[in-house]
Formats: sequence, structure tokens, C-alpha cells
Amino acid sequence: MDSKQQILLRSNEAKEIYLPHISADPVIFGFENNGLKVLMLQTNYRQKWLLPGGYVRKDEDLDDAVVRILKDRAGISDAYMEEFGVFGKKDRSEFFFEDFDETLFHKQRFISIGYLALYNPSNTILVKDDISNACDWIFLDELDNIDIAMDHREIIEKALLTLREKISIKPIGYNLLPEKFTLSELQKLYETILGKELNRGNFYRKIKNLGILKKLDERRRGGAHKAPDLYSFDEQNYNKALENGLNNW
Amino acid sequence: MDSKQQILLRSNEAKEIYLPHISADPVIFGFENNGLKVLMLQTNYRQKWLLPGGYVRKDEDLDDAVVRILKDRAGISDAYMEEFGVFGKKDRSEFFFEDFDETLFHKQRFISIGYLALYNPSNTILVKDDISNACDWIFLDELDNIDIAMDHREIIEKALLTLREKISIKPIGYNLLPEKFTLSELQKLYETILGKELNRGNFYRKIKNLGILKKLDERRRGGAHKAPDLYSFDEQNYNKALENGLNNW
DNA sequence: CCAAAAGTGTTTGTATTACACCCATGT
DNA sequence: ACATGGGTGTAATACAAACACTTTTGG
Repeated sequence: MDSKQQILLRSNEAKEIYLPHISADPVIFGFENNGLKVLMLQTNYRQKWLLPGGYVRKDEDLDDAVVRILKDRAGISDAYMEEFGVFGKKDRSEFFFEDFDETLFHKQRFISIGYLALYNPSNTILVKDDISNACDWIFLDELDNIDIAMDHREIIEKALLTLREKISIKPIGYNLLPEKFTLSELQKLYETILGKELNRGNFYRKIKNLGILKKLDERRRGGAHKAPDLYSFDEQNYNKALENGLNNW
Repeated sequence: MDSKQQILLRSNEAKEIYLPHISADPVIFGFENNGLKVLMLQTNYRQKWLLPGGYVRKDEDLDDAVVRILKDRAGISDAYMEEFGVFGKKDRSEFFFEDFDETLFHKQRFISIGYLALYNPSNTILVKDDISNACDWIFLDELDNIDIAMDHREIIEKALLTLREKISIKPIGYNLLPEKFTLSELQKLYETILGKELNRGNFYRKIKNLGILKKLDERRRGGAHKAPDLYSFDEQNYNKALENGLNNW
């Protein structure tokens, strides 16, 4: 079965179970090798890259739909999630399926709700579904080199802006870093998101005064030099800081 | 024609021209008599108060739809506008029209996109449309005393939170105050949105250093005491501050 | 004259920034 | 030994918060 037939099959099913005209597109950010990445899928059909979006079931809360979409399309659960924008231009999506006729579910006009998600790439086992031929974390600076469908590039940019604003108000890291991490990894994450370098000593003090870290009795061995201490987040204080907000960086 | 018949009539029309399942609800804030107000309509049907929401035409950008809705339902143009949240619980709206059958357009499941708008009440000539028997600015502290339909109270609360966060990043006032205003009016606006009192002298210096005000050669006469100077916004600097953001209050 | 309005001064406290220094330690 | 990591000291700066005093002026 070729990719076009597969889409047609999906279309009929979709008409029955999903609300028309509404889609949700999660921009899932991950942090690895000192860089920010976005999870994207490449469709069999037309070989273009897309956010792992999906639709809302007729009998399902929108919030639940997004959780399900993340799970089904990217194999991700328990990610941090937040709505950050709505994309509703009238020709934003219809053109993509130009070789299908108007009855195709996917070819409707869609208003898409953008969700920002944070997740640690090393926790993911990437599974491409049957309409995708690839599922990958793409570094932010590689986005320019791939062919992105519809307005998904614009969606990612808005998500990134939101992330940047967010980090000056709320702590970020819990969903992006592994259980155990070093201070310089955390600092690098902040530097990457903010797009500027931070002073190590000041970062050390500030993050420590927040009280959101727990120093572990372990070190990361095997590096070329002194073994750095490992930390993890103190969940209670982290969540308290999430509620109360922080100051600026 | 009673209110139920009127809704039925609207329903048939609506099915033809609007996208199903999608609505937009603007929370329009106004400032008058030293207090924040929200524009609301009271439906003939069931006498409940609602935000002046509307639907999106099949051939219309979402952004344009919101502008049209504001114009048609509240007689407002050129308001500041910004999306602040999406409300998508599955039973959030269907119950309101319980005495109609399932074919009613309005009784569908709706996912509503919330928009925050700022407008000066004295610029509005309130026009109730034919499905509303009242259209009014309601003071925030009066909201508890009126019967608000669906989840619209929750939507207003989220909008207010967004407004509060917004004021610490961007200047606010251009769309909420008349052309010419006094410093104490502006201070009162800030105090109302932030929900706390500010020191006059410090406010004076801070707002002045922002450079977003123009002092006019006029005074407000007729008060009991010294006539206060009138100001207006310096549009260029105001917009620059909008782009660049400010500090905290 | 009086109360509101405009404008300025000062003090205290707290964060931020930028550097710099010292110690610890794995290879 | 040495590069990295951990931890602290400090001086300059910049605001923010609280308060108080003065001058102006419309009725």
C-alpha cells in the first residue's frame, strides 16, 4: 500500500472519530549534547517534516487529546505541557494535500492549537508510525536545512519565543534533563534557551538559593578531569517555584 | 418571535457560514471610574450573562473573525487583542442549550479560543443585538452577583491573570484610557490591574523615565482643587516599549 | 485657606553583574 | 601537573520601596 492510499484509509476513520477543523500541534523540546532539539516526523507522502500533531476525539477533552497525541505519535508520556498559541489562517494547511480531493479529512481547513512540551530525548524510544518514514529529534540550528510543511516552522518559532519568556518566570529543567545531572549541564541548558552566556559563579549561587536542587552523593566519573557532583531536582521545592514564579535571569 | 425561535433561525444560518465546533470568546476589559470592567451580554434566552463570543466563517482567518466579532457584537474596533487561552473541555458548552435538540448549531461541542481585549468604555455605544436583552460593562467586583453561563467566569479569570502578568512586561493604558488623562488616572489603572497600591512619587518617576508619556499644555478644570496636568501617550515610544518590554512593577 | 497635584530628595535594602581567588580532585 | 569543577568574596551598579518635604494652584 502506498502512502496515498494509506492516507485515504485514515481519512475515513478520522471523519468518524475526530472533530473536524481542529488540530493540535505539540512542539516538543529536548536537550541533548548541549543543544536544544525539536521532535519531528517526516511523512511518507511528500517527504516533508511535520510536528507530531493530531486531532481531538469527539468525546474527549482537549487536554486529554494532547496527552494522547504525544503518547501515540511520539511515545512520550508525562511531559510538561502548555498551550502557547493558536494558528488559524485560512490557507495554512489545506494546500499540503493538494493531490487529494476535497473529501479528504486531512484536507479540511484546520485551526491548530500549539502546545509547548518539554522532554528528555534520552527517555524516548522513537517510533515512526505508518504514515511517517522518520521520527527524529532535530537540533534547532538544523531546522533551516530540512523541508518543513505548512506553517510548522512558524509554529516552532513562536514556541521558542514562549519558552524563552517562560524561563525568566518559571524554573525549567525538570522535564528536559535526566534524573541526575551536573550543574554545568543545567547551566548550559539555561544558556541555550536564553541564547546568551551566564556567569558560572552567579549561576551557581542563584540556582542554589532557589532551593530547587538536591545534591546527590554521587559524581559523574570517567571524564577527563575532576568528577563533577550530580544533582537532581527537589520535587517539592521545584513545584513550589513553578507556582510562585521566579525573578529574572 | 420569542427567544427560542430566534435561536433556531440563527442556527440554520450558522451551519452554512461558520466552521463547526470552534468559537472565539473575547474578554474585553475597560477602565472607568477607577475600576476595571468587562463587557458582557445577557441573552434573552435564559437571561444569563455571556462573553460577546462568536464563530469563525468558513472562509475567514481566525484573526479576522475575532475583529469581526468584536465589531458586530460589541461595536468595538481597533482594540488591542491577544489570544490567552483555549477552553476545550468536552462538556463546557453543550449544556447551556438543553431545551433544544441536538441539531442546533449552538448546542454542538465547542472549543473556544479566549482573546484578551482592551478598550476604553467611553468610546463605546453599547448595542444589544437581537438575541441579547442587555449589553453592559460589568465591574469586576460585580461579577459575583450576576448569573454567568457555561465556563465564562473561568475564562474571565484566566484573562485577568494574563492581564496581570502582561502589565509587568509591557506598558498598558493606550487602549484603556481616553486620549487625554491625568497621572493619577494612569496610576489608578495600574493599581487596579495589579491589585495593590503604588507609591505616588515612585510611580511618577518610573512612568516618566519610560518616556511613553507626553505632557499636554492643558489641565483638567472643574475639579474641587488644583487642576491636574493632562497627558497622552507618545505613540512612538509607547510602541517601542511594547516591543522591548519593561521591567517589573 | 485648603486640599489635591506636581515634583524632588533621601535613605535603606536588595539584586545583579563582573571579576577574582582559593580549594578539590581525577586522570 | 593541570584542567575542570566547586565554592566564596567583593566592589560597582542599579533599582525598588518607603517616606517626607516643598511648591503650585483652583475653587
